[in-house]
Amino acid sequence: MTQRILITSAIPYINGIKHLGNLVGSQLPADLFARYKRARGHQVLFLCATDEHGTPAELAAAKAGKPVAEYCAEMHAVQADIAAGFRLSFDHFGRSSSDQNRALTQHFAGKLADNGLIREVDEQQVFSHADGRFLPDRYIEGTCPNCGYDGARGDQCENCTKQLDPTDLINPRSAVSGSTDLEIRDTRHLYLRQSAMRDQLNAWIDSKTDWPVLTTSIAKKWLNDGDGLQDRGITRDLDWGVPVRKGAQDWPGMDGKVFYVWFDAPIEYIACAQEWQDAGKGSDWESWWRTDKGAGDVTYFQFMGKDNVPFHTLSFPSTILGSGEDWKLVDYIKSFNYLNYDGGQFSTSKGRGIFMDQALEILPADYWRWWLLSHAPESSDTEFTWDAFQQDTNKDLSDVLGNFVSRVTKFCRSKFGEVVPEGGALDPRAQTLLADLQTRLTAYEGHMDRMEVRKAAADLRAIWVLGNEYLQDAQPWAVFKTDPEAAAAIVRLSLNLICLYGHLSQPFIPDAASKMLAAFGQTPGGWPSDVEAAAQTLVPGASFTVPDNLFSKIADEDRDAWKTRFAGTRD
RNA sequence: GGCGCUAUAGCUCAGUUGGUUAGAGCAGAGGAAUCAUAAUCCUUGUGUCCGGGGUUCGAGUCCCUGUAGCGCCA
Repeated sequence: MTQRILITSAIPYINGIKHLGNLVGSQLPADLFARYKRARGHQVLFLCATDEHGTPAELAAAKAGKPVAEYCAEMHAVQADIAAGFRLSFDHFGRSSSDQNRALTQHFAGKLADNGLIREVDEQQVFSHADGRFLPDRYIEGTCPNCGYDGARGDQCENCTKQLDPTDLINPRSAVSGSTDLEIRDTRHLYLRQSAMRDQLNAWIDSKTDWPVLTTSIAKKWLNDGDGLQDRGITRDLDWGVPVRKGAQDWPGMDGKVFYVWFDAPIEYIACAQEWQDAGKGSDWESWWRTDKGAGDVTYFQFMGKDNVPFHTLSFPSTILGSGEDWKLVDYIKSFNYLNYDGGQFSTSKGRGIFMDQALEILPADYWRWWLLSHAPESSDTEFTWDAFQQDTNKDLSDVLGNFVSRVTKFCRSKFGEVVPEGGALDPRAQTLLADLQTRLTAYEGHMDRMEVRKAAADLRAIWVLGNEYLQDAQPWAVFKTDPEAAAAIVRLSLNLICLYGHLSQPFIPDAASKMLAAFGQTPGGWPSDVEAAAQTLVPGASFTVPDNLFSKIADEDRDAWKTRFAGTRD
């Protein structure tokens, strides 16, 4: 039965290129799932976008000497290119700065206000005359009153880890300009009354008994710890963002303010569907998002790193539930732990680790996709090391899969030509193989359906191994000397396996899968649920092309060079 | 300081609602084969399941406690 499946990946922030830890925690597994579900014949809408608003974007733009809108447009194009390079199959890659998101964010704010879930709060913020703007806490620096450290930030001293208020700092200065010409000003902000949503959220989370512990435990913690879920400010004194409006109307007292990035970013998940339609890629976007307009049969999956769980289990649902409208809530949240890099953390700010553009410079996407997914940090943090990466990809991709394709096609060429050989019949050994494949395939499908990424990868690898075992056992090279017809049947089955593998491997390694299938004039798309039928699809006598080796091995010299190159920080 | 997660073979990890001799991949050792990217296949594990208590006929699996790593919050 065809399902309608909505998939979103956590949206990456605009100010730079993401590292492999970000990739494996959201976009990559989301893509794996989307590809699998499409191949199974389901109707999938897979959305992602760049998260573009907020102070870090403004500062990054200023550093680059560009207007922020221009900077974001450029960086969006860069991230879109890299995503394409990794073969991330978004149906649309949107932008949180889109017109659609602006209107929708304002709409939600209006509804929340109508329902009494917004309150106005007068507070004090630091204003910098030299910068001409209010400064977020962490952009104010000064001397820590506690330990005397000179580089303490307004939110915390990173030397003694004490939590601070900007007003605690001695000799405070702007981290942007260094100016000490600061002033504390009164300013009014909007708060979302999440505390009023607590019971509703609790009941909703409690109903999600199939969610991973990582997801629910984080949510319950925020809901019930201490005084329970706190109200959160949803506006800021900035220029770059969605202007504060109550639906289509002005919001008195909120002139010159914008919504805070965490409020408008998740709404982009919805707006992105609108962008998808407006870009001419589809129609009836509301049928994916409005349960009163056809989305009742949609199942919605979100993928994200564990740091994003609070926003997706509490903040965004508060917005949706609080609106009182029939928007789709998420059905399943798949969250991931962190990928560490060679004994420490990947770090965007410190430039530590491997970034997405660099990864593609040194190796094709399939290598990264395979290794990252087969080591996805599902149950705990995982460590990337160059030795493991080299060893695992060489073994799995080159030796097990690549060499299988190579040995079969080249043996066939030398004995029968580049033609699917005719004659002969399947022997009992082949029947055993097909039964084993069917068993493994069922396991593979089960793990993919449940988004058990590592286990699915292990199943797929085991399916590849079965081909080598069969060949080793059947020995067509020996059989050929006495019974060429029997050898032909063995080879024909093996060639069919290559196509079977192509279809099954496509979610993990789309490029190699395409090459495997292209050698036989096929394209990815189907799903060979019935192994026995799939093993006989090639027409005897049809010609094929021996493909180039699918994967070349990573040499020790390359590994060592990369180890050195990526040891320090990014230039 | 509070809470949570993790701790299983040299390495990376599985171990479902407690139930027979604790498993897989890699690495290591031995062997087979030679179609293939010196690629494959087979055989091979004397593991205080982090320590210490406890519940039970029976615990890697539940409870208490201690230690270590990580994270969130304060």
